[in-house]
Amino acid sequence: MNTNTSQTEENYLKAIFSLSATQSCAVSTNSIAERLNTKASSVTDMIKKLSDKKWVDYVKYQGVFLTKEGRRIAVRIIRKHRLWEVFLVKHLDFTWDEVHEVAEQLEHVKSEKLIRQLDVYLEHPTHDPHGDPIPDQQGNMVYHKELMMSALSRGDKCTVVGVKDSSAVFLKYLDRSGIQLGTSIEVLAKEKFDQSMQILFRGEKTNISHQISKNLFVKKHRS
Amino acid sequence: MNTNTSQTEENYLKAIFSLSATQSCAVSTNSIAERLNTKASSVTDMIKKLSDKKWVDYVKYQGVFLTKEGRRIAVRIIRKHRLWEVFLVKHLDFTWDEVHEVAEQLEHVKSEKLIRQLDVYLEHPTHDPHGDPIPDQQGNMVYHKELMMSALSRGDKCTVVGVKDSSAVFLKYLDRSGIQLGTSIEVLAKEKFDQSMQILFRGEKTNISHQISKNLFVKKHRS
DNA sequence: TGGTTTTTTTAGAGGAATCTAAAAATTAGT
DNA sequence: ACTAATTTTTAGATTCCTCTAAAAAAACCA
Repeated sequence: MNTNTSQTEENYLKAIFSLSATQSCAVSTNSIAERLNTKASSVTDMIKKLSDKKWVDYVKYQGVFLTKEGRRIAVRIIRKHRLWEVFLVKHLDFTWDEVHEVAEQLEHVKSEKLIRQLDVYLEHPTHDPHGDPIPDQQGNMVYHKELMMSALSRGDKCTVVGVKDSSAVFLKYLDRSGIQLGTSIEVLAKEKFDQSMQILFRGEKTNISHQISKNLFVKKHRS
Repeated sequence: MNTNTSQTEENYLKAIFSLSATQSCAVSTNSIAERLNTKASSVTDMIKKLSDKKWVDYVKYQGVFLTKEGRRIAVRIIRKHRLWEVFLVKHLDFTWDEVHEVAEQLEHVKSEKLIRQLDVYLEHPTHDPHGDPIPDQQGNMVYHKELMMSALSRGDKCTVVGVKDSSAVFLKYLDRSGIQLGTSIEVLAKEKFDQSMQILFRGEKTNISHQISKNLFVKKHRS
């Protein structure tokens, strides 16, 4: 399997992968362009190239799907990205809002041994600092982002297991509120009008807006 | 100081830096081309670009010098390269003949915090796995590669502090012989004919050719 | 259904880095 | 010092990725 990929190709495959994960249908040219901050015409060109290399299935005007091989490459990049994120937080004192930009660069470093050993060194982490699953060497990953905090009702207790929005603004907001992965939260009340929640965690009562609760993945405690 | 450097520019500056260290005169187009496995015409093009950016002083047909700023950039890249090498050997179980290729990629990752924290994490190492000095944040470095093993005489004792040739073939040869950085060696005899040496280390006697001894930097024990 | 809007593709061009082949400048040899 | 060899530069082309503007296809809608 001779997979000699340029950084640009890798970024396109990664974008197509994550877009197809949320859409489950063909990925449109425009959505890729938007994701990668580029123009639709550039995307069309690159798609043709990826199609020639058999990494995507492409029908003109119909959007693209990843092929098995294309998905394999994308997942490998995501694995690298997330392992590096773990490294940065665990050992280099990065915060979860700082890691993305650097991991975007590190993910393109090519060395089988590097990533294998990094995985060993980090003791085979299963999730990155945002709660996203890290694919193993076979590409398998365990999603534990299933339940949105906004779906909980009064009296429910949960643990934060991930964030949907991992933008720096949101993550910094969470830092200021004291909410991290692993934080246990109880829903004290839910406001019908704006769906904001009164919550209790680490002994403190706070209010969070719907905007916040619908971006937090939680695991509900069995009651 | 807006230093937005492409990977290619960084590689050219690094090459010019190390060539000028050994030559102490203007660096020729051909020598750069040879170092970077590229053609002289490509070098001329790039030199013009570097000259426009004030990173080298260039006079047609006369070769180039690094400017102060050019040297600053080059040293920063070398710092990154060598810190990564230390990381790979110390934590990811790489051998000294494997690190170069990967560090060549890692050195181009752009993040001030990354390199600052890596340095802290590795506890401010002063030399890389080949005994080359790691520049500090100000660009200062301590060479302890001064004496060639080949310059020693019968009866001299020394410690290996560096390698001149850091090609994989040579490093693997040293591994097989059991010679590492820090190894203490005594010169038992020196053959006039081919300048090979009979040496003693860790209780074992061996012979090494001139080719070997002239690629080992040592620190002589005061007698 | 037919026209309008949106999406996608094509056409053509540009920047970065590279190459080959040929011309110009420098260096070396006698 | 003059020719020959070497080094360096120029000229022109190529690959990769990008862009703008315009054309084509698809989707929307009254």
